Amino acid sequence: MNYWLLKSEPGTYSIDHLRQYPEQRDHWDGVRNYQARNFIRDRMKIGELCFFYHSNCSCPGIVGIVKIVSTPYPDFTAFDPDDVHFDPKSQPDNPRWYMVDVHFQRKLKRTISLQELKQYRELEEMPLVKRGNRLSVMPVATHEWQFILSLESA
DNA sequence: GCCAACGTTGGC
DNA sequence: GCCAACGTTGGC
Repeated sequence: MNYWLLKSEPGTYSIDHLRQYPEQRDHWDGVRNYQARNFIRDRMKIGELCFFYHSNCSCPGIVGIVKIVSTPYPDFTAFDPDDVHFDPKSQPDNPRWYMVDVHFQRKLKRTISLQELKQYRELEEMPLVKRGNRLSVMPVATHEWQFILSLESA
């Protein structure tokens, strides 16, 4: 059982956007990085939990939890010339990019900011807190997951 | 809005 | 296969 962290820019797609979808469920499209793609395509499983992280905003940090509710499948937005995530190199018979469906679980009682996450030695191995990190999908170790949840009520 | 850090592209 | 140029990410 893996845990994950998913980044999204709240100006484009926040956790409240997901929450407003029918059944509070949506596909996680637009990942266009190979390392992130490999995590999705090769390792994500139905039922696994992910932190929802807001990036590139006034207070970057973890804001909630979502659950993976589909197996990985080709990201169809790559096939659509009118989509911002269109990639002509991805073809339906040989897809380059993958996604999963996620289901809103809950928001955290408070945003656990990047600034705070950087303070703890328990989390210093997370790619998220390392300098220059740009990975938008990353695994979270079980002890990191539990530690971060323990901060929620602190 | 700035800009450092990073991943990708493509000429050679 | 190298690496400079380029575009993007994302904190600040």
